[in-house]
Amino acid sequence: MTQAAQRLFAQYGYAAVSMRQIAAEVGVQVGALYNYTPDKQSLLFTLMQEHMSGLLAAWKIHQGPENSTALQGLLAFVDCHLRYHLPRSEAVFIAYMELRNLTAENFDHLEKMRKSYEDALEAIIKKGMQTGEFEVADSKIVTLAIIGMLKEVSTWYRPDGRLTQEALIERYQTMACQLVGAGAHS
Amino acid sequence: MTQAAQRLFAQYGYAAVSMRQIAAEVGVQVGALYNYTPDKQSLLFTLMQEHMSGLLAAWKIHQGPENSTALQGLLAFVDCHLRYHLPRSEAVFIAYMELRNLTAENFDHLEKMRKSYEDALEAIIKKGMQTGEFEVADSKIVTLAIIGMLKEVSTWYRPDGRLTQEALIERYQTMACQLVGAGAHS
DNA sequence: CTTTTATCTGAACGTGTGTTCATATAGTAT
DNA sequence: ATACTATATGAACACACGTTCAGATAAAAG
Repeated sequence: MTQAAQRLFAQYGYAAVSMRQIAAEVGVQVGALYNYTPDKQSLLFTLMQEHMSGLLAAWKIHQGPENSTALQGLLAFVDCHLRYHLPRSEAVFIAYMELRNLTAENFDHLEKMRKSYEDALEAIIKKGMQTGEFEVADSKIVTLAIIGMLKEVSTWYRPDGRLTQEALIERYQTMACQLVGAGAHS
Repeated sequence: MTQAAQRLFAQYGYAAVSMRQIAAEVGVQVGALYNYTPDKQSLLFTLMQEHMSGLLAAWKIHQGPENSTALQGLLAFVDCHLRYHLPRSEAVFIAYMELRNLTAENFDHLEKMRKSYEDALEAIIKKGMQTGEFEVADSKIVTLAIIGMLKEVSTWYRPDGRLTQEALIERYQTMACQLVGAGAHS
């Protein structure tokens, strides 16, 4: 059911998808859904919450040791972000589009997770500024610019596109380095 | 009415807003709305179409003479984009979020406009590659990265924030230059 | 085979949807 | 004052919504 909901929410939007549509996608009558979810809102929140948890977990694994350089951290962040997002276009779409359809508490919960992800990148930038690896005027702005640049990828990337995932990651790593004023990384 | 619809669509999303809500915002009964729009869909399309027309028109004015340098073009593009988008947060929000709620024809129409805006930036990048002003591996990717970086601004910018609009534009111009491998512009 | 447990159906609840339209009201021109 | 035009109302239309629940059905346990 979760998968059916994800597919439909991603395609038509939470508000435009009915419980009956989800039931039809699963191949069941609408009443049966309520054996698995208390309501429609929980369906959305679970999807978004699990997506964000997975992202934070992926970063925890990829971020490497405490004592690595800021440049290594930045490269790892770009790599981790793209590897996690690219194969999850539906969840990504929902994560960006459906925030306003969450109840207030659910929204707050996810907003905190999003913030902590953003903070992870900003911490890397600040570290690079201190060590002199990076030359950055405003850590906040550069953080947001990199996040924006990375988010955009999910709106056009297709697995069968011109570039392989590896080539794409390498190009975005290069651009991230340029934004922080670090030399090319290879 | 258009303003009321814009406000509500931006806040709650097209699918979640009813014609009765719009009527209430205007201070009128729902039937009266149909003296001004044939249906709800047209209301959305008009908003999005006018926003995009305005953006393309703004660029036509700001883009300057044909014989200016690629660097000047890039700086003008960033400047124009931010000046147009920052004071229009509601329309921007709708433009990014409600594409899937358009009918097929309406979607195609707007998609073409969006593409032509993207092409305007890519043309600048390519020109800079030819003249040697820019050092770019992949014009397409850099174009999308800059667009993504600029789009992100609209998700967090507040007029009463830490940075003035002018300071913000200057920072984004700098970052755009870094992404194309051009020296700082000032 | 019988009982218990889990799952699904089909119908219903009250409410809300976009849209239409006959009727009423207000403004303008003759 | 009269005719005409434009706009607003309020009720109605047929349909879709999220959710509930008594009863049917299937699966597992005794």
